Amino acid sequence: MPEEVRRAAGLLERRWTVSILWASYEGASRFNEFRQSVGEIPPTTLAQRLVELEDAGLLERAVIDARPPRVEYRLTEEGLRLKLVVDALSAWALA
Amino acid sequence: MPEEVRRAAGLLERRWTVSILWASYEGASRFNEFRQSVGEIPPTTLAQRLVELEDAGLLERAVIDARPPRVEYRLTEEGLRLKLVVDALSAWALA
DNA sequence: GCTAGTAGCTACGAAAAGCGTAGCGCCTAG
DNA sequence: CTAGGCGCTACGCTTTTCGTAGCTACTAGC
Repeated sequence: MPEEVRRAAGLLERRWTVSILWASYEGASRFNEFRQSVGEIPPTTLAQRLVELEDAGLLERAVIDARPPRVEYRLTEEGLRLKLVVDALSAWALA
Repeated sequence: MPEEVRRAAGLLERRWTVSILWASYEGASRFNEFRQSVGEIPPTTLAQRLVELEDAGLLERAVIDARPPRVEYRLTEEGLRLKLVVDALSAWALA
């Protein structure tokens, strides 16, 4: 198994990651939107995952200087491309 | 997110699962084949995952009455269909 | 001003998951 | 009868995840 694939798998192999991606594909972009959309995820874990996904280049954290200021996590190209995987999983699960 | 998808994600969201599936797509079917093919996985974890994948209906455990007797974990239909997901992940990782 | 409320987290201790090493029971080949 | 492979399990430790609490910064309403 190629190293890159192992790294990619390592991302998914942590609890809630798939749900967080799903939420973002559904339009979630703010911390509390994720919380609500994902369900029972503890905020500690959500915070951790968001950092990981950002580090992996799937999400971008942006502090928006409005009032009140807010934080948005936006999908990158790469993050969007990963939707194919989530879709494949979803198709499998529903078949 | 539909309940079925959450359950499917729950399977992947455990360490080594993707690698184990990968190994089985490559032809691994015996305990020590998986160990070797996957790499540094501890036997405790491998044993656990194999039970989980069997419970989930992706693998079938068969004790083969030969001499010496051996144990094989064979992909089911469902397990094979999941290859599409692993392939999608792999394509993503390599792009 | 002065609460009350929302957003986006972090702190803390406990539970669960994963790990590393050792070794057992069963078998066969030499 | 010893040596070695197979398919695990036992044990104790580390890392991850969890649940609850609460903090800081800001604003809307009185």
